[in-house]
Amino acid sequence: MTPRPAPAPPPSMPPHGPAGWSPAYLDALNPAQREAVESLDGPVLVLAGAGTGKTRALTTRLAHLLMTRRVSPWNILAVTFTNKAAREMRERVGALMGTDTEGWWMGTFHALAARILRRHAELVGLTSSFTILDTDDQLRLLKQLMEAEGVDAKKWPARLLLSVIERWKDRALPPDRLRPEDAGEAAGGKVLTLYRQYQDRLRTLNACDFGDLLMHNITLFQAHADVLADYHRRFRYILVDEYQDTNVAQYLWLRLLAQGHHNICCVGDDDQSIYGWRGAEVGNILRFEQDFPGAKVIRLEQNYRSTGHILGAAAGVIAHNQGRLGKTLWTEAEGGEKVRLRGLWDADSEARWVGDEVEALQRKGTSLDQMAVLVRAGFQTREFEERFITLGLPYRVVGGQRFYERLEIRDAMAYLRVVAQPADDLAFERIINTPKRGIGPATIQQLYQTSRVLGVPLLEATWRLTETDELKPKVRGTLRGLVEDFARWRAQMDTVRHTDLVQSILDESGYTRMWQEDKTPEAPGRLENLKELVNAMGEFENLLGFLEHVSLVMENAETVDSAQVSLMTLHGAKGLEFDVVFLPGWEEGVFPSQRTLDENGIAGLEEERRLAYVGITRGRKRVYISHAANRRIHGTWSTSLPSRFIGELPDDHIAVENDPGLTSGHWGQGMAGGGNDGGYGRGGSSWGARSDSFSDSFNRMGRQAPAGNRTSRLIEGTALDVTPRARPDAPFRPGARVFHQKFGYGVVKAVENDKLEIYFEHSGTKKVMDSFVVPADQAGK
DNA sequence: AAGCTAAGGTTTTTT
DNA sequence: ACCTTAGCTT
Repeated sequence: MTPRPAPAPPPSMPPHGPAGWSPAYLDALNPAQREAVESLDGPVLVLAGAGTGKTRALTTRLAHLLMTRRVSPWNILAVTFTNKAAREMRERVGALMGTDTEGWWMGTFHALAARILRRHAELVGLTSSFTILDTDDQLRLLKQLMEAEGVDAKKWPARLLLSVIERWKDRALPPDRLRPEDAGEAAGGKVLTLYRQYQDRLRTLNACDFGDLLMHNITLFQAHADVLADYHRRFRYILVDEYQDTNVAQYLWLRLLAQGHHNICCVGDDDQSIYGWRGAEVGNILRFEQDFPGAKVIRLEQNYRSTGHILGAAAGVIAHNQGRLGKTLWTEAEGGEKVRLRGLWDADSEARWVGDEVEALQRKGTSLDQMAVLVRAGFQTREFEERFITLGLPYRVVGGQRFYERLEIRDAMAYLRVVAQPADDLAFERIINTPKRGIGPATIQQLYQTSRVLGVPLLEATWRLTETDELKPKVRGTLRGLVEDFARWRAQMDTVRHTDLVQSILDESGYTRMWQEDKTPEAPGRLENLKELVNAMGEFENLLGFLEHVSLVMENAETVDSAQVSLMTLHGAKGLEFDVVFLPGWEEGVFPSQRTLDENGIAGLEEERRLAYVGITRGRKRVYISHAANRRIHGTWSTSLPSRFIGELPDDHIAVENDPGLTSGHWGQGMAGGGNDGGYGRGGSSWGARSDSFSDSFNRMGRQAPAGNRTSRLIEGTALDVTPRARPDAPFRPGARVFHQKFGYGVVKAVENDKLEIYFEHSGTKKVMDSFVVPADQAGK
């Protein structure tokens, strides 16, 4: 381990005033943070544990660079992973400096790589107006190629093959850097061929996927020393956030750029590397000192977030990982509440317990938005949602679908893409029959055929075909109309304001009408989103700039509601903090995830453990960990043992409180060699203290799934199933406030015989049978 | 071409 | 249990 360095002396030339005086922004830092801010020259790795003021150090360092070295903002490259992090850095640096940060080289890897690539697109066979594809486009393209190659999509799902290709891109390996034996067995040995064709196709489409943005940058820098030299001159200082999450391509990109001045400062925490499955390499941060000779390593270890017990619990778990750089977090806030650990009968009672604790804490004055439930996988939020609805607790599910991933946004974007770049076949194919125009697969095949024969893009092929009589008159007329529409819209690009243009495209294409006539409950929301899209566009100079923004940056509109409990995945919680954190579902198979264990063995297990570490360290004051003995997974009941991570929690920092009659048992059949052997499960239960396995103990309680279900109902006295009631005596009227067992409270919007259209507070507008709801004042009966 | 029913496959996802 | 997709029917 690198010894902890002594605090750096103050800079020999303070920015302002006499020697000895240091600016207020430096005085506010602890010694390690200050060193991270002031070690400006050469490679620096800042190992920033959870809650140690990482962002503060990073932004202050950036400000300090500008204050002391008089480098201009244009000489600094500041890289983050998320738009959120980039925005935060912008805001904080802007506030420190009191200037606008417009145009500075601050952003995500992908946004910065795209910005660079647009300036030199020709050098990698693209033009500067290249399109950035979304996952949907990628899959559609790959499926087409698979079909042409005769690859069975059932045996080799396109998703899987795409991820093989993406992992290659993550390592900056274009097809010509791979050899047949690298491809393995997938798709009958044809993956490499598919990859090559995929890349060829992207080039003719003048398109990039996310991985290409980095990979093209790298090939560009490697093949054009003059271009790279230009960026060397430009970027005299490089700052990188979340370095533990970089993949090989991102590492190579940084290394190429840092060759100029070697002033690269990476901030990260090896214990929080949780994106290995996406190609992130913990090795990057572990190897930093070898990769960047003469690197200085600075550890931020004073935690300002959590209590001693929370840190102790987290440290106990993460200590079981091998190959860490090692940090010892400490806090001045010793003590506090112990981490509460609870075993429950099933997932329903787990959700009830969490709900009860949330209500209790709320009564004691903790705001709901200071509470979060963090789960391993998205589907686990459901039980909690249902419970919170029943309790009437406001909650929000964080994460989920991004704005530009929504169906209607992708459709609208496809129209815009075709207008902006008529060679974008994927976009054109997407909307050629949306709204329905009577263009089916057969016609589309014919268009592609023509496109191949003539060697022109799909849109042009369509135009050519409508000039012949090879199409049925009806289809021919429809397509001619569409081609003319696109020609007109494109012509208007220079004359009509882009916001007006979008509006006419959506209206004239019939796309708006399609949703207006749609009767499903989602339709109004989709129209809202389209409005939002047009609105957002007003912020941009032109169509092109806007397209880039949507595919790279745009996020969901913030809902500025009253306080809500947050429900999210552990991955989604990284970088966030809450007073109270609930960590349910700590069961073998669920967390750690069986699939990760199967696929990635010990490395997978260690990543899961880091996820546990991330989860625990999100909590400021209280952390609750729980596991359920029975859970329905994919519809079938299954039984699980407590997670091995539970056995790794140090006794001193946890308080065990299992359900009456339920012991967590002692599953330790030589597993994990945890530090608290026998510690967990000695919760005083009369059974199962020592040699009993967890399953033994509840076997004796009578385990059959239906019985379990019954038992929990008997215990709680409530049925959660949604059951129809007798038809109400009086019909519901619009405006009536009602309660639905699954959707919660809502207001009747329209009545159609026995069907009601109801706006639910949490689930939006839905149509339900009146027998499923009761007047709100009768809820709970 | 479009709508319906049956079958299959299910993590995590900052870009 | 749920949602997506493929194949079949109209």
